[in-house]
Amino acid sequence: MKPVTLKQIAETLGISITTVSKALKDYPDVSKKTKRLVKELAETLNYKPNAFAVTLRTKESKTIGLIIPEVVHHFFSSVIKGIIAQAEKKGYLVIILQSNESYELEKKQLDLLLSKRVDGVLISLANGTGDFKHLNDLMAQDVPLVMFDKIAKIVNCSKVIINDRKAAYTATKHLINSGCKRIAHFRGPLLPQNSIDRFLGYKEALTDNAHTYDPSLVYILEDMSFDEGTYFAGELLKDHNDVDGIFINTDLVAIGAIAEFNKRGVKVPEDISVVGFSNWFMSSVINPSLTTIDQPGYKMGKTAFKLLYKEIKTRKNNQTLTYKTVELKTDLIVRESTNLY
Amino acid sequence: MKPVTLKQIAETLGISITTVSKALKDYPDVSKKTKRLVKELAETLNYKPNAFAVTLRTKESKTIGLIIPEVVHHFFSSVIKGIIAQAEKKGYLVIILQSNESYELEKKQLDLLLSKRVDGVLISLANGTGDFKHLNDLMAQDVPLVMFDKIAKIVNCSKVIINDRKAAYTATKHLINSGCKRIAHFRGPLLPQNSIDRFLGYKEALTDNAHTYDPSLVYILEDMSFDEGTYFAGELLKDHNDVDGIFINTDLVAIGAIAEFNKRGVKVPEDISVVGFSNWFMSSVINPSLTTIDQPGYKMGKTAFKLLYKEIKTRKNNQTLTYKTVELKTDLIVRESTNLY
DNA sequence: CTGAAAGCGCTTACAG
DNA sequence: CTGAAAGCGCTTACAG
Repeated sequence: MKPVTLKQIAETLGISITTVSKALKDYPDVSKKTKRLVKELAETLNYKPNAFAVTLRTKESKTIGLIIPEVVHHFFSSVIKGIIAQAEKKGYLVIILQSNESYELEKKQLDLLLSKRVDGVLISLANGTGDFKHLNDLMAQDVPLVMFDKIAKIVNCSKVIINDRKAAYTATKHLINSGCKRIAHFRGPLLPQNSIDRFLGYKEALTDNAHTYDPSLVYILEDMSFDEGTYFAGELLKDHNDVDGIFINTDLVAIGAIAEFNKRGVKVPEDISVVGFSNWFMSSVINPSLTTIDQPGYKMGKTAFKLLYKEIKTRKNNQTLTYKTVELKTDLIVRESTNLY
Repeated sequence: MKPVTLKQIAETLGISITTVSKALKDYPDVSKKTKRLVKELAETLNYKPNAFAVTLRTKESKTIGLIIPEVVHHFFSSVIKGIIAQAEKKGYLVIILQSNESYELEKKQLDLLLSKRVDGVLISLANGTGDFKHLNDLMAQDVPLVMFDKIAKIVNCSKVIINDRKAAYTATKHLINSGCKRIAHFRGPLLPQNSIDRFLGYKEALTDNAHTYDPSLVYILEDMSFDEGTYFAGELLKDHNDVDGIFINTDLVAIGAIAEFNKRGVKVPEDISVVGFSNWFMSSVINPSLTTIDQPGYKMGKTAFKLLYKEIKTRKNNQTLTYKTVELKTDLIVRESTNLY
């Protein structure tokens, strides 16, 4: 059974396609009777306008694209949920692509979205992304773009972020306040802005508080996995057995590190205090539970869509556009993996 | 800057739109020289075919819809990842909708996808779904449909499932083999097939192995959350302090229950053994780690898309279609929350 | 090897 | 109040 078209309704009723179209959209210049007839038949036949034909005419696809590094990830899946929820409210559909932290894939996917003529794009950058031509190209094509979480400062568009530097500062300061004397840091890869900022916050907290910054206490991780957490926890114990505190770039890694400490009989927080980042649900149920920075994923998703929506509307009305950067609040969640004196 | 069209390329080159279109698609009846010219210009102008115009002509949107109860969920996000990965391989894009376990939303979203003329739909049913007219309507419109995980037996379409009953049987049997004498069950809501099947597997394992089935040991949960896990663990201790084993419908709830047992000084597995279901990553890192049934989410996603893809192709070629049900293997993962004698 | 023409299913400015 | 016509950007059967 083929989908019903306006033409079929028009022929059945013996009126023109134009009138059917107008009746369905409640144009004021169609008689009540005709409207009723048309609507009834449309209902019976279960008529759904062909979105592609509509888009071709109106240039609005009512669809946005979302590119995200990884779907199976507490923080990102929360963001997705926020985006979908908000988009649906406004009648928008969301196409999701996963870049797997690869710059090449990210570029290809942006092209795909472009050819799908999405009304806008939401993106959180891959770790591998160090060049931003693909993003600037998109904007040159007049496609609204909003970046969130993993952003590029240099790209001129709207953004939703947290203050990674400040949050990392707070996390590290908390370790200092807990009495830690030698504080290590597991940082993320070199490219992403957020791993840079978290590192800077860590460093700043140390020097602001009469701690010496020791580069050998900073470990650079690649894929931020549980396994990297266990591995580098081992390395840390081998290299620096005087370390009594550690700030870790993301919860999953911190959970790996704690598992390794537990296994080796290194007590958390007595021997070493641990602070993570992101507040994955998991972090509240492990043993000891993890002190961390809460990062509002769901809210970030909602906010990102709202910004995008506003841009879409602004462009449609030919109003002048100003890019906005929204900074969301983070919270330090103190749990068992650190203890204040 | 507006997107480039075939017309612009044709005019610039002084040739017809037809020839441009054919050149771009490597039709054999276009001269090499023309092809080169066209392709070069298309490249320079960053030409992307307008997917909506293409779809309107070819009736293929190269997009599928996915309706899933909850995105922030280890198992479902793994499924999503599998679907997206496989779809991308075949040049398909995925629109994701979240039903939030609501029948009403699910119905509305199916309509949305229908009007978007997706080439097919992948769905895992909401807990609230007890009526299947919306699914049958979809199929009557000749839109390929594949259900996965949370399916309706009565709907005649392709499916990807696990054998919930058998897996639950295995889980319960494992408790029996571990020496448990009184085994409780936290089950899911009444409607979903998988919570029914897991319950039946539990029951069958008991009666097959000289255990009496006691309905008062079965607790019916609503939203399968961590909090429900802690709550019902408390209820269980209050109602039946002789219970020494429990099979829980899903890991998240089991983790809640274990947290509550830990808090009250009830030892797992010494006082009570716990088996979960799904093998969330979290289950391997909590204390004690959770014995559970591994459910292959990523693979389920891939398989579901493959089935859908095959159906799309089959219909396109007007071949006869046979629905298939693929059953994926599950594994019992034995960890610390149970111990064999 | 090239191109004119029809048509996919809509929307909307315009005429009557 | 109704409808003929143009056009969105493609694809493809057909003619030359």
